[in-house]
Amino acid sequence: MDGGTPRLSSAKGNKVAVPLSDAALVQQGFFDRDPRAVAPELLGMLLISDKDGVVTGGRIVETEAYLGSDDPGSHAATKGITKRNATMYGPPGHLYVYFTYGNHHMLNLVCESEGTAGAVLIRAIEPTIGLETMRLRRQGRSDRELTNGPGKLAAALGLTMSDNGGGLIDSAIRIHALRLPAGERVATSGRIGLSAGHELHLRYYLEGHKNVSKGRIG
DNA sequence: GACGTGATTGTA
DNA sequence: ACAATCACGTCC
Repeated sequence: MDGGTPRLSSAKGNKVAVPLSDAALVQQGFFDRDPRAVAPELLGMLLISDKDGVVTGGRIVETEAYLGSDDPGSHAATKGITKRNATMYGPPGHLYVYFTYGNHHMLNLVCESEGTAGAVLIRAIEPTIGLETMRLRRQGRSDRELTNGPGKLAAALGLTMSDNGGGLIDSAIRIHALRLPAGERVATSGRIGLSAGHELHLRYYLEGHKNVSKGRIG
């Protein structure tokens, strides 16, 4: 493949705070399996958004796995393919972005092979890259509250429905395979905000991390 | 702690 | 037709 060097030289108005060139890009095959395996492994990895050369991002600190028909909390729970959830049944490694509560976009990464539903919801990142841009997109919020929730994160990264269905090559999102530093631990819990399926412990987060969301389990 | 937002989907 | 939903911001 064409290597792990992201297009950062074109970034306008953003200082890249973290050296990225050594971190390999995560490939599509990484996502071609159970989201319960993918979700915890994404923790600590670097998520980069490049919207027309404006680069933002940071390390992933909180994720949730969503399954197919066996998961009452998933958009793919009872039905088959609908207009909204079609991306969840598509090829792995693509972005599933949806709009909810009339206000917020959510970023998921599709898992499992094409034809099988599954995804990982990115719930929080540690905002480090393109801070100036993220502050503008999240005006009036403290740095700590820039990306500590799924709707907040999507807003800070500039994601909209036009990003739904994009692949890891042609979309705005790239993921770099960073290792979890010694001392950081993965914890699990029930997922947040669900009326069903909360008994499944499919939320994964870095224990004690400052940028983990404050939502309630249920 | 409760409410408005308001697209999509499931239920009536 | 109507209520619920993988939140967030604001007001009480």
